[in-house]
Amino acid sequence: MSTTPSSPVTHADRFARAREAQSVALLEDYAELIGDLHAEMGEARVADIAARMGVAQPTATKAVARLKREGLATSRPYRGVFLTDTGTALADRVRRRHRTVVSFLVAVGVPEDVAELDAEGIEHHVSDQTLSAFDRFLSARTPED
Amino acid sequence: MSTTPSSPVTHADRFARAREAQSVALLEDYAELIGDLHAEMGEARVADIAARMGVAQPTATKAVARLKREGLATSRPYRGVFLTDTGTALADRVRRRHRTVVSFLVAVGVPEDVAELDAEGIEHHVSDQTLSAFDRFLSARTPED
DNA sequence: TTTGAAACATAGCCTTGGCTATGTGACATG
DNA sequence: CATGTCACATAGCCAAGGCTATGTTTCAAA
Repeated sequence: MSTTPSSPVTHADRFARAREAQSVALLEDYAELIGDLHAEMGEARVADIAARMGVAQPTATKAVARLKREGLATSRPYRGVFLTDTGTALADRVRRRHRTVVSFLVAVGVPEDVAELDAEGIEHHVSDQTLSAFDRFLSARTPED
Repeated sequence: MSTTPSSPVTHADRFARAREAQSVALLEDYAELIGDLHAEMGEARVADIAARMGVAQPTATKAVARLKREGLATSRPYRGVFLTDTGTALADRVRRRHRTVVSFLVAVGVPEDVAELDAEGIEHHVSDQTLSAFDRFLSARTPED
């Protein structure tokens, strides 16, 4: 055990936080993907979402339903899926975070393909404070760019 | 195994891997905790497991059942829970990885309490290769220990 | 030795995120 | 303008990981 006596954060708190992070992880991934698809092809169809996520089409439909419920997306049947302003903001934030995490991992010596793989899971658990530390590390190592 | 030279790892592959990592994450956490409890108090009772994980007692019971199913633990009703050799090996590996991740985060400037929080989620997505990179980074920065 | 509280098991329910199978809407094309 | 195909929706199933409520065991103390 490494818990300091003054620490108000218990073991259980940490697990609760990790559970919480996990519950929004998928929303984040789907939101980011929809943003990507719009950027790449001008629209996000359920079939494309499913293909990119590597899931069956009804799974993607269900995810879109949840995005709509959470106010992150809208969609009309047989038209595409669209991010709301909130959804777009989320997608942008997630995309930036993803890039930072990958760059950071590469910067500390992780092979690029592995960095890309690991980042997919890691990014959802990186707090703002940790992300800032990553950014600081990167700009310290590469002042230009 | 991906053999295609042009596109070895697809977007979907990454999600699949993250999903897989997530599915074993809880097993890892419970195994590590049971190991900790044995080290600290000589036994691991379901009630203690539940308290530490911040879940209700039946949830812990169910998790123990899954650990048993996976060959990671054994238990006799109203006695304690015991890790098998496989379970012990897993717990040790997870504990080492957790410590490395926390130390690494601290080393790159993340406040210790935040590092502890984030590591709980991050560690399950850190591959062996990334862990090696973290270790290398740490020993390069702190030759003594 | 009885008994009551604490520890554990069991039953039953919920949500999430997968899946398959199948129904239905949209649209190009013959 | 009929129709086949593709995109999407819907229904229904599963496992995991949560929960509450309610039996059972165990064990110590009266």
